[in-house]
Amino acid sequence: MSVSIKQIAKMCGVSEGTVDRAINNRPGIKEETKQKVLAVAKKMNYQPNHLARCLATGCTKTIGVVCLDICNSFFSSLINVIEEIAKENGYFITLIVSRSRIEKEIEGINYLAGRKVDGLILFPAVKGNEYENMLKNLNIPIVTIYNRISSEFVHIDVDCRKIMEKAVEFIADKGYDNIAYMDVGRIYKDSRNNVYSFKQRLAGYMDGVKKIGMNKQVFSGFKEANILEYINNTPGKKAILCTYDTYAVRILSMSRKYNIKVPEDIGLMGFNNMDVLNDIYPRIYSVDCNIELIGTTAFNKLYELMQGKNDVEDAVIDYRFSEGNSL
Amino acid sequence: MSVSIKQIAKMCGVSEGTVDRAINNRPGIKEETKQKVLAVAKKMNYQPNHLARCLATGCTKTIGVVCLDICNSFFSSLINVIEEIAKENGYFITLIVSRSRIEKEIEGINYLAGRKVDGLILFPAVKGNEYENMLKNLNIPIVTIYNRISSEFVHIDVDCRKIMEKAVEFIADKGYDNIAYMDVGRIYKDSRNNVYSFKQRLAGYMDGVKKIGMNKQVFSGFKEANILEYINNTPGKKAILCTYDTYAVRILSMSRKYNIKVPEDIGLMGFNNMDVLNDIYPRIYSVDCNIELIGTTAFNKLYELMQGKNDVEDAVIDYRFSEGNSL
DNA sequence: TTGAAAGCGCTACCAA
DNA sequence: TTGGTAGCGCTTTCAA
Repeated sequence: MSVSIKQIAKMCGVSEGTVDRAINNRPGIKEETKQKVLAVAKKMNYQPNHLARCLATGCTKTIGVVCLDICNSFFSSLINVIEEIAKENGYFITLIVSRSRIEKEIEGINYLAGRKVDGLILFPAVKGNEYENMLKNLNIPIVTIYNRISSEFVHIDVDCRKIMEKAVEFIADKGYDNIAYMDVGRIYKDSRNNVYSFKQRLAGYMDGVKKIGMNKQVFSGFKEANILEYINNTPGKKAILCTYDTYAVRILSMSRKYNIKVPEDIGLMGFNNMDVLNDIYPRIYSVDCNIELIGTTAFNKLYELMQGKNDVEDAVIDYRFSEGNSL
Repeated sequence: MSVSIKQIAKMCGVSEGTVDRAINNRPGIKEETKQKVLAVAKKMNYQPNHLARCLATGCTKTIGVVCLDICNSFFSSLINVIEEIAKENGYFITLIVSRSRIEKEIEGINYLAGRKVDGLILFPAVKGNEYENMLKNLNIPIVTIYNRISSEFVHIDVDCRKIMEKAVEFIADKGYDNIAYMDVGRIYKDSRNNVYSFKQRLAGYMDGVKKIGMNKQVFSGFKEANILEYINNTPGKKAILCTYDTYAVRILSMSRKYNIKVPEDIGLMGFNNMDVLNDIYPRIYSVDCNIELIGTTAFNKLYELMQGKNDVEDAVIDYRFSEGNSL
């Protein structure tokens, strides 16, 4: 199919080494020879075979990213950031989407390891000893984002627990007497599922209501009936803090259907500050997790690991509450 | 770092060929030998090096996908579909996100070609002879989605032009006297930008208004002042057909700010039927492009090309208007 | 049933 | 400044 260095060498009447010198502009070649080789290479439309190069050099200059879900704009934005900074540093990204499925994640990691990526950025959906051992046996630098695996792996994220605690206080400060929490449903069932991030957020909510001495109320997933009941039968000013924005958007949408006013009848706050919130009225309060910084930090930490540093530490990224008019 | 076939061979006191036979369970090996080799391989945590394998076999079993933007849920859903069906057929995906930037797309394509992907699914942001020649020189099967390049490349998509024409009729049938169109801005400037899809949609709108003898009015991008002016100064029932959903969502959001009622004061219709529309009230009418079918068809067509078929034809995917209450 | 060796395309080193 | 060659890890073919 495509021409190789060997063929170019033959056509030019020089050795493979010389062609290599010309093409990768390495030193030790006469300008004249170089130009001749380059001309032939161009004419023959020579395209280097990276597989062979990587095999020879032992480094691929690509990092693998295993993501939970790219339909979630929080993750997809993060991937954009990672891709950008990786590119600036001469690295390509190979993206695997696990869709939170255990087998897909493991299969994906093995795929990337087999392709000899130089490093791995993981959004883990899995946990457990077996999994950890597998990762360690890979002998590839790894950084995790979002869900933490264990202290054995460098982890980058905001402090979800602290944030949710603060969020409760933030809402209470606006005069709310009652703050419910909307958590995800089902996902906790399989003990191999890594639900670190959600658990932290829930724990933060618990910390918050305890701290200010408020009653706690937790919904598992979005169910209209439960929410209506809460809104109708809870005295005082009430709000729902959601474990992620999509729930808040849904509640807002539902409120229109039932002619419930936001924030008058129910206050809302989400988490992640998804792009779409900018396009929805009223603007839902949320938590801006500084995606830019999470992404660049993750890459930089991974870069350190790839350089052989071994005292790389976790990073906790700053957040801010994004303003809205849903509280 | 990791063990190779050669090392396993040495440890077992057999040849590399034998280890290969055991590991890839090829015929012509005694069960006993096989088990012995397998045991050692397992103990040593042997992981095959795919780069080497691909180099030797000349096929990577991975297809490259170059996407415009993964923050757009239309694209990210499509990628999920493609990934799924590829997986079912034993192929992996390597995803490159061009973010609609010409250089990034070209660089990404070259990267994938260098990694010897077996096929390419492109969402082109580029057009032109130079680009086409580059693609042809790659000698890799290519299928395009969304923006078409030319008849030289198998193309899969809905018929945007026809759809928009029908959309105009659809809206008019609901009693609207005036239908404006919101197109994208700027993007048309650089002549290398591939804006096939948007152009088709706009042309479809033009076809539609002409067909039913209605005045045309086109907005280039979202500008509050223009929209307000249109809403306030246009007699009769009026609507805005948007080239994609996000504009419709923004107009809806803006309408709340100015206390404009949807659909009473202004009707809205989008394109693509993004997931988030399900979470927004009122439900915005849109066009469901059957992402599932676009994705699987694209892969299947590519698969045919990879099998060496050369009379593979374009596919036009069916659509449907998704119901809402914004008209 | 097994071993030996060539070859995939490139890099890197040593010798000329 | 150049050529020659070993080697990266695997597959594949031929001979034993």
